[in-house]
Amino acid sequence: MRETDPSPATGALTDRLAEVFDLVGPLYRRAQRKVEQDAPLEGLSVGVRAVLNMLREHGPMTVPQMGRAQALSRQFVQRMTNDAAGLGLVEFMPNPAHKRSSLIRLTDEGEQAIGAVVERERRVLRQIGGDLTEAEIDACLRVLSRLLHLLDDIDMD
Amino acid sequence: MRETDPSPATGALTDRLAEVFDLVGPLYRRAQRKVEQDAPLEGLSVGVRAVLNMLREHGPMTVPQMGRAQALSRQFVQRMTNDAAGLGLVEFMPNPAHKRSSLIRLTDEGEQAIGAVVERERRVLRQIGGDLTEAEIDACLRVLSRLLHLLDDIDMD
DNA sequence: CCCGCTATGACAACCTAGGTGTCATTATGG
DNA sequence: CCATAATGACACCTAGGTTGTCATAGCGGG
Repeated sequence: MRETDPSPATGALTDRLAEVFDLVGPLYRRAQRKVEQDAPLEGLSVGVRAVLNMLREHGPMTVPQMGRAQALSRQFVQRMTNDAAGLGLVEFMPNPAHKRSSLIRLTDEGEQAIGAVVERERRVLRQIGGDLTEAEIDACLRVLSRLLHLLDDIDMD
Repeated sequence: MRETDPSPATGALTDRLAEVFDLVGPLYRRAQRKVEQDAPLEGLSVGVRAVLNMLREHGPMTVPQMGRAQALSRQFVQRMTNDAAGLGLVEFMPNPAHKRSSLIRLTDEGEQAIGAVVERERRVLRQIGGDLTEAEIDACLRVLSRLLHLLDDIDMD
């Protein structure tokens, strides 16, 4: 029944992984609320913030690329991008690779806006950073991206 | 400018923590979608699933307790609880501590329903458990609950 | 013992994140 | 050169989740 079970401890591991998911929910909600608390000062919705943040750390991207990167629908990202453009935070630049799908780039205002938001968030994060080791955070990142890719693959059943 | 900086490496750590949050978003969304895919078979909404899951691993609780535990509003949890009661998955039992606020307990059907859901999810999780060590998952849990508590405290500004 | 405070439950209104479905357009590659 | 796939735009919808309000009932202090 468990022919793919690589180790006897797998059951326990599975339990811990479930715990991880139990934490992700509340964490996501509180983080979102925190972002909402902060970002409105700049007039940014959570979605717009996400777009700006992606552009900030990845450089110019197309809308479909961003959707795939964040597991969001193309249309949703499009809307957020348009909102951001309406606010003058991003601009469209011609894409050498695809003539139809332009690259989205942060404007100077956008850079400044997302920079301010991220800086405020970093200031909050800094309060706890001290207690955690880099190794722990590293492990955490590995586990989370593992889970993420897993959920990517099992789209079909 | 950084007078509260405990260590020179804090900046790097903060960056990694930010990465954690960047993963939490997509992860939460995909997990939710996966749950939606599975749970509808049992007729459970995400909220009801959350309530059942809490009762499953924590035992009987009151509605306000559950709200606090999951960082959800009292009223929302109440609705989900009532839904669950309507489905016969939970029942109300008198609370010795508070006459007004009854304890919510899983019924046999509820136990079975959430058990089935959790089992299906475990089966999915088991696919990746092998690659991750217990120490990594442990570290991940520590980091996440750390972050969670941080966000708890900074409710006020 | 009573009175005010607070916690609870119920209900309603609302918000917004995010998805889906569709259509027109335009590349782009075979 | 044409078929197919990818993009953008728009409309509509779902549902997760909050907030606000009200009535009620415990409870704790005077």
